Amino acid sequence: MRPGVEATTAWPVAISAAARLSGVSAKMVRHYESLGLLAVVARTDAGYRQYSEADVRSLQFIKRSRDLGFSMAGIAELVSLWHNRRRASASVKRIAQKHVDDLTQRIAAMQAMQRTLSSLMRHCHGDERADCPILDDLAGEIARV
Amino acid sequence: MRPGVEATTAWPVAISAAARLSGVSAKMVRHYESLGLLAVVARTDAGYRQYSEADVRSLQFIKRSRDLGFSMAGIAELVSLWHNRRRASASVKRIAQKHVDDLTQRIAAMQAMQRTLSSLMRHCHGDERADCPILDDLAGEIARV
DNA sequence: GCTTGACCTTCCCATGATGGCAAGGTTCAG
DNA sequence: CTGAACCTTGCCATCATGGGAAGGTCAAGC
Repeated sequence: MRPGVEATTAWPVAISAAARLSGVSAKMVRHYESLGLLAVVARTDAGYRQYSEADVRSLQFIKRSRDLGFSMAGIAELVSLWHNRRRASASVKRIAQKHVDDLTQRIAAMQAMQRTLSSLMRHCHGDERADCPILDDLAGEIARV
Repeated sequence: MRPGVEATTAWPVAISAAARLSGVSAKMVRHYESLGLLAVVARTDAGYRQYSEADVRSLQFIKRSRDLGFSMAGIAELVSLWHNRRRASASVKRIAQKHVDDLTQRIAAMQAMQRTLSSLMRHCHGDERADCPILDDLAGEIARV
C-alpha cells in the first residue's frame, strides 16, 4: 500500500502534510500551482492552502512523472490527458515515446563521452609523472581517440 | 589537421575570430574569461579584446572539455593542471574518474526510467481508447512495474 | 491571556550553461 | 561621411529547485 493516503488522514491538510504525503517539497507544491499544473487550491480565511485528497493525488501524479524524467511541459500535457475522459491513449503514448527518444539520445551522448574518457584514462599512468594523454587530448595535441 | 589554427592566421584576432577558431560562441568566450577559466585577455585602446594563438588554444581546450561533459569546475581544475608543469598525471586521472563515475550514475538513472517507460508503453494500446496503463501507473492506481 | 515555537504567506535571489536583446562605441570600405 | 559590421557592457530568460527574509497565524503550555 502506498504510504500516506490512508483512511486515517484528516482532510483537508496543510501544505506541509501535502508535501509529506506526496514526496514533493512544499516549495515545489507552490511552484506547481503557479505553473497551473495543479488546480488552484482552497484557502482558509487566513490564506493558508488546504489540500484535498484529490489534490494530494495530483501531486503524487506529478511526483511520479518527475521521477520518470518528464519535463514540466510534458507533465502538463499528461495531467491534462489524465483529467480528460475522452483522451486517446495514443496521445499519452506519443508523449511517452517522445520522452523515451529523448532519453535514448541523451544516454547515447553520455556513453560516447564515457567511451572516449575511458580510452584516454587507460593510456594515463595516473602516477606522479606530469605526462598525461588526457591533457594531451584536451589540448588537441594528439590524434583523437 | 585541426581547422583554424593555421600559420596563415594573422594574430592577434578579435573575439568573433577567436570564437570561430575555437567553436565557442563569443558570448561564452566572455563568460569563460569572467569565470577566470581564461587568462584576462589583452585589449586594444578602444577596449576590444585581442586573442593570441595561445588564448585560442585555451578556448579549444575548454571546448573539448565541455564536449566531454566536464563541468566548469572540473574544467577549471583541468586548465590549472594543464598549465602546471609539476602536475601529477594522477590528479588529472582522478578528475576524469570522478566524471566517468558521475556519467555512469546518470546513465543508469536514465536507463531505469527508460526500462519503466518502455514496459508501460508495451501495455498501452496507443489507439483512440481512453484506457491507458501509463496514466494508471502515474496515478499510482496499479502495481508498479 | 500571553509567550513560544512551529507553521504559513509572498517575494527575491541563486544555481549552471547558454542565448537574446538593447543601447551605445569603433572600425573600415565605399 | 555614411552605413554595415563589429565590439562593449548589462540585463533578462531558460529549467527545476532550494535558500532565506520579513511578516502573519495558530496551538500548546504556563
